[in-house]
Amino acid sequence: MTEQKTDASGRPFVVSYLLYLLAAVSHRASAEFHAHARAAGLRVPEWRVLACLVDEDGAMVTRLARLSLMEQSRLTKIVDHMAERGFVSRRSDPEDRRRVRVFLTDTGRDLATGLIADAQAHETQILKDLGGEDAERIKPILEALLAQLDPQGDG
Amino acid sequence: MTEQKTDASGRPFVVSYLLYLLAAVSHRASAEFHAHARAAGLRVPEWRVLACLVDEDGAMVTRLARLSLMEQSRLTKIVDHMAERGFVSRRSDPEDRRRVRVFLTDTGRDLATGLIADAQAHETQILKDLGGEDAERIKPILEALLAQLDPQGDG
DNA sequence: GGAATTAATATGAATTTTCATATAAAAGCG
DNA sequence: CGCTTTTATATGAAAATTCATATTAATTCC
Repeated sequence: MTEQKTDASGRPFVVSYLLYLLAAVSHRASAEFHAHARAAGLRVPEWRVLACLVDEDGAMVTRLARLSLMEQSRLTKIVDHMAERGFVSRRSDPEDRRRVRVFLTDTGRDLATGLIADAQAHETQILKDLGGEDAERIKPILEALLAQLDPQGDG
Repeated sequence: MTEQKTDASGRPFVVSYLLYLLAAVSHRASAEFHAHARAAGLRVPEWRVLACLVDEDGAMVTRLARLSLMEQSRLTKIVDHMAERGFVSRRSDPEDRRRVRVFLTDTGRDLATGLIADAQAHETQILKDLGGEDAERIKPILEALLAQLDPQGDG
């Protein structure tokens, strides 16, 4: 019998708190895939950056950080490591020489392509298990919520 | 005009990938509240632990780590800090002396109570902005998904 | 009932992340 | 134009996190 009370109202809080549910679902669902990414030789943050680059190859550092949901200085260091490993390359933007654009190498793109196929299969399985209406609605709902939370739009 | 292509299919991947949407929504929505938690003198992971303790005061370390979505050794260190600050206290479980149970102090509970009220108001606003049917369905869908991802159940 | 096994927590070194800021380039403006 | 402000990225020290393992207690099973 696990205890479960709260705020003197006697109802649990966290397990039905929207932000907790989002974090928990994200955490657990991603964990399933992260084992796979690691097995492919990528650290989790690197997988994230790689996946973002597939959508926006040549993105500048600031943009890539935003899309990857991480801080700029962290992204810079992750890109350092990915460049050392040969998955990406950096090129200064001739239009604006403050900017550094990050590109997938052929190796990086190949790696990404394989993992994305696996990711899509994994997603399909999750949605199948979820079933029916919920499976149809979850992504549109999340997209609507993201648009609302992220006015400039990340996508 | 932001580029947006992928896997030779020409469609974007990441911005419509379920696990990305979950991470992105979680990240952005939580960021809004985290500023608030910090202003109240808590680090983000501490707020998470505090919120979990409100549901399960006296949880053992392993359980609290799982509920808080973090690794045990990390939780131990966060609890160290929270104990130093007087928000929680540890007590060894007499039933099983390997176990350490973590309890809110009065100070910790008061802090939690205030923040939870704010969190609930924040959630209400998010759902209101989301509107209508989506707002009604998102939590049940996330709960179903969590139950599916987390067989033993975290709640 | 002791030896081996399993479980719960803590600890320390190595790694990663954050925070503040340096550096450098572009934009604004008087 | 020069000067100030803003934007983009990198960097380094400090802080947080991870990973492997030590420690201690309970459980299992001869």
